[in-house]
Amino acid sequence: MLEYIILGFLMECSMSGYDIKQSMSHSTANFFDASFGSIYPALKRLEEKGLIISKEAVESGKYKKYYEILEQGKKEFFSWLEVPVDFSSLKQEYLVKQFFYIHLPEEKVKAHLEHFIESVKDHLNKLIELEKLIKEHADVYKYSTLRYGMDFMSFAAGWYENLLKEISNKNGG
Amino acid sequence: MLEYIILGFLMECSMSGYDIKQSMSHSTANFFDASFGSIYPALKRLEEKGLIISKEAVESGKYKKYYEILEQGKKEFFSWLEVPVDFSSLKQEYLVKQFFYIHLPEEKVKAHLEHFIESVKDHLNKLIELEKLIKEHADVYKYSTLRYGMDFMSFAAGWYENLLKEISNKNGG
DNA sequence: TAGCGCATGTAATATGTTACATGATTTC
DNA sequence: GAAATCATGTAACATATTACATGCGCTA
Repeated sequence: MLEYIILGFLMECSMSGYDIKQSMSHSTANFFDASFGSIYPALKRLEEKGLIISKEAVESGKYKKYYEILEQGKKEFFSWLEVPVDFSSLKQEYLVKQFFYIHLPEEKVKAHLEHFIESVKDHLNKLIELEKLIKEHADVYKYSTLRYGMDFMSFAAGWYENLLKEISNKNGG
Repeated sequence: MLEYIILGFLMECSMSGYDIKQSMSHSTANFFDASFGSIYPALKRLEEKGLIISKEAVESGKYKKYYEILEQGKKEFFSWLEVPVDFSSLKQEYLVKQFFYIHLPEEKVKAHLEHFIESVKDHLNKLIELEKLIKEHADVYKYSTLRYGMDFMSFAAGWYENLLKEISNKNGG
């Protein structure tokens, strides 16, 4: 996922590895963060694949290596962004894509969000099924983690339904 | 974290690697899951460290390898469980520990939850600070991921405050 | 007898972090 | 001139997944 996030950042402007790390700290750190030890090798790989290109520069005495996204890189980025995501509490890829939705036409964003909401509801239904099975033999705390899961799914479904409404109202009626 | 979860499962009864995987699917899969490819090597490591011991058996023709937790394993488990966790949206260790809180005295659980709620509120405050910085130059979608973060933190704080109340009322007044 | 579910395990691969190494400039 | 910040990069390590290999018993 890191490589796509880097491509996403470079979609907006050319940046150095250091800049990307800074940007992450001020924007995606809440749901996705990476260390220099993964960012620099990722940039190297992306350049080897011909998705980005580097330009070395010296700015106020400091050596900096700026990366620019190439056409092939943009293509790669879109083919990733375009695919709707399912809910997953482990990898929060849905938030990562949401972060870059400005690059997707509004109709596609709406379709993505609708798909995602359905996926959250599916997840909720699975937890409801699970509850029936374990309700009796789970202790208070084990049961509480399940309740948390269900309450969180309800929260998320509601939150994204609201986001969908906001987007629709913005241009619609 | 996987090794502690395995110890946690073995705290309740002796199990095989296959059983552990099954149990996870029916309980922790919502916030933590592992594959056979990580469970079996983890069991091997735990036995090498002297934290668990295996017993081979043949049940209805099927070869099974049961693992039992040793005193040293219980010690390790408690020294992990005992440490209060901070909020992290990436690794949901808080839910993993919550799952095993039955092994902790109620007073410690309450202290843990209070610590956790504070940590969630700290996180929320950081996001509020961040909002001031980026509010103007972030697009709708980028801004929405931040709002999601804030709304989620509020939800989580409320949810855990409620859990704390429930626990207090159960035995208290 | 073919296929599926049970059951264990390894090897290749992916992905990331932490610590280290280097060296410049800015700030106190 | 010491310390912090800027800036890049590598090596060792941690942790996990996926795919594969093996073999038993049950069922159609």
